[in-house]
Amino acid sequence: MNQKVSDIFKANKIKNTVQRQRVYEYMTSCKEPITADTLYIELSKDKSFDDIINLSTIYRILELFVKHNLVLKNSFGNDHRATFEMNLREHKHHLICVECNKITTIKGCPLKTYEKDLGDLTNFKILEHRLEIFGVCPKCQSDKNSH
Amino acid sequence: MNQKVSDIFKANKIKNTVQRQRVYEYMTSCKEPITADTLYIELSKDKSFDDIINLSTIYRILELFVKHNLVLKNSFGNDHRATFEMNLREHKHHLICVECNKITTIKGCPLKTYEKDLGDLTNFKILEHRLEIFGVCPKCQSDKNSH
DNA sequence: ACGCAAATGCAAATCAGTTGCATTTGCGTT
DNA sequence: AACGCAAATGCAACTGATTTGCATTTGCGT
Repeated sequence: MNQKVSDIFKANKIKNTVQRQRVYEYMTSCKEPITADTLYIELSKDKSFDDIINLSTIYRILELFVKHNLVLKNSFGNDHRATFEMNLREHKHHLICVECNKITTIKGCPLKTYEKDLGDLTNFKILEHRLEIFGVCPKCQSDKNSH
Repeated sequence: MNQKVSDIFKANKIKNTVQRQRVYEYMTSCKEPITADTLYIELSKDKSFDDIINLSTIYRILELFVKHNLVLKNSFGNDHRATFEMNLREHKHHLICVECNKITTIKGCPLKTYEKDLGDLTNFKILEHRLEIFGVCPKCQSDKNSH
């Protein structure tokens, strides 16, 4: 059992279970957002545990982590499935390849001053924004050219 | 039969049917994005036609229009349902009130130069982006203060 | 007006996600 | 270290949105 993870659970009043440990640890190792069923498949591959975590348990754990702000939930582009990623508490955006659906995380943001101007203009209290940029990744560009 | 609409269909090689006319005309009258089943309900209310368009037909028509770029498909915030709106072929963004879910369309865009820089940096061929800004609209702000 | 490909209606299937309920597990208490 | 019970899990059945197969109907070129 990873001591650090159980401490995080304790701090959030989240009961410590094997399943939650496994989901948390796998999520931490992910560099990009992941869907619930991909997570299910990946965790099922791990032979160091005898049993497979039930998919509905994975959904329940992910929603719990989202509720505690440990994890962020999104959905991108054409893919209507939700994706999840650890909440690193940094402002970022996603660059999504329209061919292969690969998601690349972009740090930094060009919108700080724009939000202020927009708030002044519309009298909305601006809270946050979501920016997704769509394009074709280098790999898919070269795959296309070779046909 | 609206002559203008059938001309648009002809120009797009879309076979002219009563159902497609009705969907097209209703969509044109919408100021904000609409879901397939709201569209279904609204069209069903119209007593000037004897029959109700089947929901799966509505989905098929919407997808057809999306394929022809007459209509744009989105989905916002937590709502997992797809929304559709006429493609007015102008670049815009949406400002969504987190209290009442009202969607306000914003013309103009602060991201033109950013996209170029990002393409240079990542070697992606940047195609488009989606920016949604979340906040509290003036009405919901004053509703809150009066409690 | 005819014929046929394409569009529609309908019902059944699918896909992602959720829920009810019986069983199991973690954890505070003794 | 064992007990008890609320909370978590597994499983199967359900839901809501969307899609699909197929029989019937409709639009449009000839």
